[in-house]
Amino acid sequence: MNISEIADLAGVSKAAVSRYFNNGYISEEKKEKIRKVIEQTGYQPSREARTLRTRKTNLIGVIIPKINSHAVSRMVAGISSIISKSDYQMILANTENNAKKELDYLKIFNQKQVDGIVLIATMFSTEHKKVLKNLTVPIVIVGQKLEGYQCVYHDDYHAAYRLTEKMIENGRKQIGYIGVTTEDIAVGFERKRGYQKALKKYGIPEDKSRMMQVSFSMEEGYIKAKELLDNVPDLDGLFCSTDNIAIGAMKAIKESGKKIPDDIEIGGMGDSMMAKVTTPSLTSIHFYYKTSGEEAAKMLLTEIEGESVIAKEIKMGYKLMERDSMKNSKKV
Amino acid sequence: MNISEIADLAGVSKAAVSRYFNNGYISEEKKEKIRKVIEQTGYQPSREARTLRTRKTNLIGVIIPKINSHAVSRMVAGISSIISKSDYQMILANTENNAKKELDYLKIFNQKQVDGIVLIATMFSTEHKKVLKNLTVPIVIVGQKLEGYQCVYHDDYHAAYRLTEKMIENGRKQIGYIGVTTEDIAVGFERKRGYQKALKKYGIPEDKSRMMQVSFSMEEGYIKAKELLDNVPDLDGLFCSTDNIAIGAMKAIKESGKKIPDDIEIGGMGDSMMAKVTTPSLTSIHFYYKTSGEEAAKMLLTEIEGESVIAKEIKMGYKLMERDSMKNSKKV
DNA sequence: TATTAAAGTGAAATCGATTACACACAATAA
DNA sequence: TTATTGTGTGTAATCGATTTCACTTTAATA
Repeated sequence: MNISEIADLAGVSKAAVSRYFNNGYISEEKKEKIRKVIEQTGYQPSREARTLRTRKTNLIGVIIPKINSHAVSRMVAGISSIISKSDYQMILANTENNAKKELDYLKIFNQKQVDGIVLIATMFSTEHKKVLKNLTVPIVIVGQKLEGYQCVYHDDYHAAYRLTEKMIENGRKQIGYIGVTTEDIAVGFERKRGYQKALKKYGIPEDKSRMMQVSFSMEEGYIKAKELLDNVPDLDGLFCSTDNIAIGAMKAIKESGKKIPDDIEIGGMGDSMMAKVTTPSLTSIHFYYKTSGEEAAKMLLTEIEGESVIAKEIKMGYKLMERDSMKNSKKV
Repeated sequence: MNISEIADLAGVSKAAVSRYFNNGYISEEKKEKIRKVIEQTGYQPSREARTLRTRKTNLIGVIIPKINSHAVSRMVAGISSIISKSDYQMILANTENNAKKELDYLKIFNQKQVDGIVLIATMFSTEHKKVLKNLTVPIVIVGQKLEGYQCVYHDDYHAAYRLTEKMIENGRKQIGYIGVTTEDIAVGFERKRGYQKALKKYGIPEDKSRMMQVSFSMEEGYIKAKELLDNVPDLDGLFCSTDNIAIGAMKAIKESGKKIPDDIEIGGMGDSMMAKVTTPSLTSIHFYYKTSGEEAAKMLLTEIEGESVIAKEIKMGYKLMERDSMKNSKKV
């Protein structure tokens, strides 16, 4: 079924059928004829032919580091919910945490394969910045802040500050830190900065010997927490950059015989499903992942449609979810 | 940059450039000239123009009910890992558990928008079967078995049987059941059938009053388990169709003062992240979700490439993950 | 009444690739 | 020698839409 057949059946020209779909000049009479034929045949114009002519693909490329992660899958859910309401479709590119693949996808998408890109980012190398600079396709970055680009990110700094402050308010002074590489600006650098700032604000000296760096895994959280417990006998609080790390650490604390939260308080970030079901339940920071996905998609669509872009950057809020791994908490 | 410019720069015809990309007859000499020009310009042929001519979109449509679910995100990870190795790209369509949307996407994709479809299925209405029958695009169904279609599914029946049997082996006789609607053949019907079969095999009478139906939520698992505990005082085992339900139920059991696993054993299915971190940890059935995604994608690509399809159906295995919510367990 | 603007129309060019076709040339077989 | 085969090449048609252009008809304005 192509436009010529429809035109013949309706007794009009191809141009008329095209105008029918694109709000061009066309009489009510012909409109009705065409409508009928389309109804009967179920005709849908070919996306490829249209794209070839108009240079519009009606495709949005979404680049993600990993699909089976709490944060990412929620962001994708948000993006998808907005895109599905528009007449765009979503191409998903999973880099599997491989920076080279990420760059490749950026380049491929940039060859007019898509009308816009949403990048759920983790780290920015100089190579990244070079590729981003050469981009001709609109892009929105989610999860990280990058100067000069439209982005939607989370207030990692203040969230980490608040989580640490809460422990301090509860009377804790010997608060350990387990986080990830500071190359990851949002999760590594900013959250660490928040932790450090809170200590400083309350006059607690920073102590490198109680700060650990791990990957994102529960296992490493467990191992490093064990080390920390051995090295720092008077530890009474533990800040963890992610829930995964925190849950690994909780296991280590429990095994050491110390009580949570009486002997040691612990907090995580991300508010994963798991935080609610551990014993004790884990106090954590809730980020609005789904909403940030939605906002990013909206931003991108606005830019693509050529309307004036209002927000250049969106910093999302956070919420401290008080649970049983810290004292004085209203349970959630 | 289009094929004509490349042809001009290389001093050959468009046909030669096209042949360069499609392994047509072409001399080494011209091949080299073209290679150089492409290297310099970074030229990539337009997917749309190619599709228009060849009718091949190099796109795979993946229809999913929900993105932020343990099972689905793992399947998508598997699908994506295979597709990214081929020269296809993946269009993701999220139905948000809306059957109408699912049908719409099937119809849209069927209009030659994609070369093949992977459907992560939940339920099949008669409308579904009608639409599937009219499909002209190859499809592989994941997560559910459907006669006459290529599918990759899990051995829900035997897995549920084994989980129930394990409780019986541990001496349990009053085993309750909390599951989901039997319209969901895999999760609802088959898992229930496995539970029932195990009881029957060991001569335990089935008792409707200790069987509950819920949605997929933790909250409902909690509520219905509470009811069950009130109605059946001698309950000593509880089969739950999903980990989510089981974790809700565990909360109810703990609140009732009964001990897990001494007073009541409980088992879930799906082996979610949460199962490992509850106290006690939850015995559950591990399904190879990522692998089934991979197998499905492989099957589909094989069919698209027109090679003879060997497997029409793949039934995946399962693994009982013994943890602390059941006795006699080797810990995992 | 003459002039201009707006609405409506179809033929044909165009987007960027693939491929059928006609043809040229060299090597091999009969 | 004459066929036959395999390689290599460019021209032109084609895929299915959009859009420019030239043109007609009708309505509004001077």
